[in-house]
Amino acid sequence: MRGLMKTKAQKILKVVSKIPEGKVMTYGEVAKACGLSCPRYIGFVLHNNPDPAKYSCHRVVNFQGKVAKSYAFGGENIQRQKLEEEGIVFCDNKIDLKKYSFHM
DNA sequence: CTCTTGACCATGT
DNA sequence: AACATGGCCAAGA
Repeated sequence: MRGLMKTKAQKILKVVSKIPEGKVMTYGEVAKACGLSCPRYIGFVLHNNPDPAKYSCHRVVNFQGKVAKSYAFGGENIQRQKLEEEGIVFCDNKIDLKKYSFHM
């Protein structure tokens, strides 16, 4: 039964990889986009991310507009730097979700 | 503002 | 093999 239905983890990764540059998505948005109801799972999947360079896990922020506390692929400072290079401006260690929020 | 609940899977015991 | 618990969180009470 698993053959026709990709795992939820794959779905999450797919959604995350579709976030355009200069935009971010919150964990809750990603979860709902995948039909999930467990935002915690997003973090779990991204932490088990097979290829962070492929999936834009750094474009996923928490609902406060801040980057994750524990960015496992180099440190949260790296995540922030990547976002800034995509044109996202940080203000007081936060980003303007109104400006950068992306939803499907 | 704090505490609890929610729902999913990988990992550890 | 089975059970318990944690994890880049969010929303509700």
